[in-house]
Amino acid sequence: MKQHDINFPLCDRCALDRGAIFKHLTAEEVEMLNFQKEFRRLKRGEILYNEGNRISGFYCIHSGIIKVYKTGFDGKEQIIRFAKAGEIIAYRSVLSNEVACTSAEVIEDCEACFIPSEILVSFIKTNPAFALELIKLACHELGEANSFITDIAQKTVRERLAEILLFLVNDFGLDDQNYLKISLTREELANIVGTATESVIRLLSEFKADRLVELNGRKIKILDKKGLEKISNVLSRT
Amino acid sequence: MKQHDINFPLCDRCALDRGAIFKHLTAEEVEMLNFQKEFRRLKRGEILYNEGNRISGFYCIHSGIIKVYKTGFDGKEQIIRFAKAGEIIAYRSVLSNEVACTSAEVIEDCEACFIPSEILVSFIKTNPAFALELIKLACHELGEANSFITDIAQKTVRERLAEILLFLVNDFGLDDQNYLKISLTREELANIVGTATESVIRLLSEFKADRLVELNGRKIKILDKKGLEKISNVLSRT
DNA sequence: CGGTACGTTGAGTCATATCAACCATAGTGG
DNA sequence: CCACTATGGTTGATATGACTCAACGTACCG
Repeated sequence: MKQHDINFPLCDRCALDRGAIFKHLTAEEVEMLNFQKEFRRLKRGEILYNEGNRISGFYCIHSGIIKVYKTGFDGKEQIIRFAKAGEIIAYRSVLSNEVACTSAEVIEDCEACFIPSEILVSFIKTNPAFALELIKLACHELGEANSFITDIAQKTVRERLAEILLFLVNDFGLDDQNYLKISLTREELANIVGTATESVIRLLSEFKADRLVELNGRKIKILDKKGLEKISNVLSRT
Repeated sequence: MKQHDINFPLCDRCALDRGAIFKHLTAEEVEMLNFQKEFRRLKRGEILYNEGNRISGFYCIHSGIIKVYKTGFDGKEQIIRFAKAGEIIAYRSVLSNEVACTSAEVIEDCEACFIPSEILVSFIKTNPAFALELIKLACHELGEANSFITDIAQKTVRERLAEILLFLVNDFGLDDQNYLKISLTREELANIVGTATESVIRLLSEFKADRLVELNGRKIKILDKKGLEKISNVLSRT
């Protein structure tokens, strides 16, 4: 319906550029995707869906960043993952046929395509290569979740913070001045690491004192990746 | 090759009895499974596979219990999940085409069938309903992992222990005297909860003092499920 | 009967959470 | 234009949950 909008992204370009899960779709299927999807622009702070929602489709991110999180008992959020260009969110609920177990919020202005669930399911049924790709995706994420569980259960907050910084470097990269490209509030950092905001602040200052990072408001400059790696592992047991 | 063994379980019975992921296979496919699988009996303590292994197939559990765990830096194990009759393990690595991110050890004598990866992949390619079922499985587990992450990150050890006890009740059930059917060492309990063995011991005694459980060596009798539920949630913040 | 694995308890320590106060910034509305 | 408010960041003081270390008990096993 929205496919005659101002320059909205075409799925075939997306699929080719990004090597995403859609890479195994036939030209015909991509065309179908193009036709049925709905393109959306979303601003920081907008909610894509909320925990408990029954979801009628999933999102493929074209640009921007989404945070996917769960809300714990006392309302504290736990960030589960981020999604950026080329990634899809909400597919879990769609495929497991359960209500959403997370919420998703835009943290960097975002362009995304909403794709109705039926398409996903129909592709799985007609295109085994695509199905396999989806399974791989889910299984890969499952592996990452397992690692995360082990880390949170066993590592100290200090170790985890260092690890998360490295993860963010890896996932979002650094600009030409070695600043982390993704910008998060201290609270958000705390909600990934699974700790209190104050603890993140204190540890970041320590990292700064140790010349591992430099801090300019929300921007974090990575000075010593090796040092952070050392902290994030066992080796840190000073 | 082993299909002429002493009464090894036939897949068609398994699939029907348990309503497991194989329920959508055709009779022909089940026959193929029967023919290609390898039946194994395993004793407590035996290892099915180790973290880092490249795996050539997965296991379908016919009886007994397996613990699936990751080993953290200092060698401490983190139990990720259990697998019991009707469940499959190691499918994650097979499907994501990555090395095993966990190890698996028998904790209750076990009968299991080893099924070569190619079969799994070929079924996915030829049987979309099966593929969908697998995706559902992975996505469901992913949802559980997300909850677990949030719990470990936000709840106290006390809350988590209560929660795990309830989880075990739910997953393995109670005998006629309200004893948990699964029997774990204190260390194993600690390795699920993500804490030290001593902490589990202390908290269990507290639970006992509070008349929530009764302890007879490794056997745990559940006296007050409601009470445990209360502790495991927010509400516990006395 | 010594050995090994598991369970228990106590004491001391430390990392991290909590609580509280304060500052900086930016947006809002009158 | 300025007071007002909200949001995020920072720091300090204090409390405490949970870990570590160590000793000891118990039970089963060869």
